[in-house]
Amino acid sequence: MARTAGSDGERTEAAIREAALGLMARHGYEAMSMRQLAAEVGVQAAALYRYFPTKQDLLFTLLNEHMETLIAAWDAARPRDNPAARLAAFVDNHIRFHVARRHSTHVSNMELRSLSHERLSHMLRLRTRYEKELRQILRDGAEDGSFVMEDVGLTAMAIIQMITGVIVWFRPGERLSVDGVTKSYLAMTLRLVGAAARETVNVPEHA
Amino acid sequence: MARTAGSDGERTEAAIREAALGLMARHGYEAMSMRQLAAEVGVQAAALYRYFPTKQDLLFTLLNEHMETLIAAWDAARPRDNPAARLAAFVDNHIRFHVARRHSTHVSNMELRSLSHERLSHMLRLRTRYEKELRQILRDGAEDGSFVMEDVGLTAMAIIQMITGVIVWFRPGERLSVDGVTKSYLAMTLRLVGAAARETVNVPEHA
DNA sequence: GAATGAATTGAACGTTTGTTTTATTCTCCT
DNA sequence: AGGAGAATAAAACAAACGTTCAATTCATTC
Repeated sequence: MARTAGSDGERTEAAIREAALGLMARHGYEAMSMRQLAAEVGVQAAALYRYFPTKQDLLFTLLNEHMETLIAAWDAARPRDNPAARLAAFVDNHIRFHVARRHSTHVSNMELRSLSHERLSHMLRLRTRYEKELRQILRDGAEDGSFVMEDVGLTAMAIIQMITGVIVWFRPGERLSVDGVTKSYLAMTLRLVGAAARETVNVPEHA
Repeated sequence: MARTAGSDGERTEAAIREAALGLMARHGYEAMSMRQLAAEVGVQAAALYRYFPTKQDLLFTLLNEHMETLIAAWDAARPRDNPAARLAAFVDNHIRFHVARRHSTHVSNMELRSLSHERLSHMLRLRTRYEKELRQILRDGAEDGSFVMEDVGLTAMAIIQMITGVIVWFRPGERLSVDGVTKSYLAMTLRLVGAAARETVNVPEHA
């Protein structure tokens, strides 16, 4: 046998991507075999190579797409406003984006090491570009006095680790809603940089 | 050939553990082959099976030891004090422990999924027991009014993600020292739960 | 110095791996 | 209706995998 009835390239490729994300998120890139992936898609292993020349190309495609989409989402959401509002927008965008893409987030956080050197550098460049956005917000806030912090780079890493970590434990539809979690993380982030305390505690001083 | 000159069981086992942690931290458990590990130790692959019956047993031994040691370290360091002091001790212990054990921390954070169901449950039980310590501190602080937070469980996860994330980017001996990083994270944690703000901002009110 | 047990080698086992090749069938366009 | 190209199957490849086994050498004790 060969081509099956109703087969379609676009649909197959989309199915491969989604199945790959699921399997990699669950078992890891190395633990996922091409045959296993093919079986999940409902296709023979050889068929995968019509869409992705190698297993690592498949991984790279998924990782790259995740990061490009994240940056694009932030570009679209980025407000021109004071540091506190921009920080709030950053946290909100970050959490909602990642919660909506648990699988690719998981893969992006765990499987970078399986890339070749060049591709790893490429991904790290994207990541750095994204992190720079947060650092700039923090720097602006530190300069105009709306934030309190010890070190901009360190604070940026702490915040990113904290808000990315949401997807490790959060399961939508359980005790907490996405909105509730986002709201709480936002409040924690603002307190973390000494912004919420200002508003909550100091406001009475102006009264 | 067979037994080599100067060979010693204890020394070999220790070398296997250390090499395995390094390789797993760098390339991942699945990507590390027993032959690669053996080569790193300077021994034939078959020799590994004198010390660990299977590859997964080796992984479990390392993960379990890491977690048991972490809990023991906290048991030894845990103070009887007010919530803020206990939280400070928790953060301090956590960061120093993990920075001193980058490799096993990395492996513990990434390779749980390669364990069998029973062993995974065992590790999760240990982790839960450890996390409960933090939750109790937070709960006490929330009750006596020294902390401000939206949700104890959520805050506990956020803090743990944040302070564990140190090892992702921190390299001792570069720009920042362990002491400096620990101090900064401590300050951020206290602000995060609204404890530092109290001291810094409200103290003047009592004057 | 012979005997005993601990430590290790070297070779082999059967699977599974990522990938390639070739042939076959479907779909679509004219 | 028929030809072209897209989509897949089936089988095969060498390499690498985790693991086992028997043989062999070192260290130690008597």
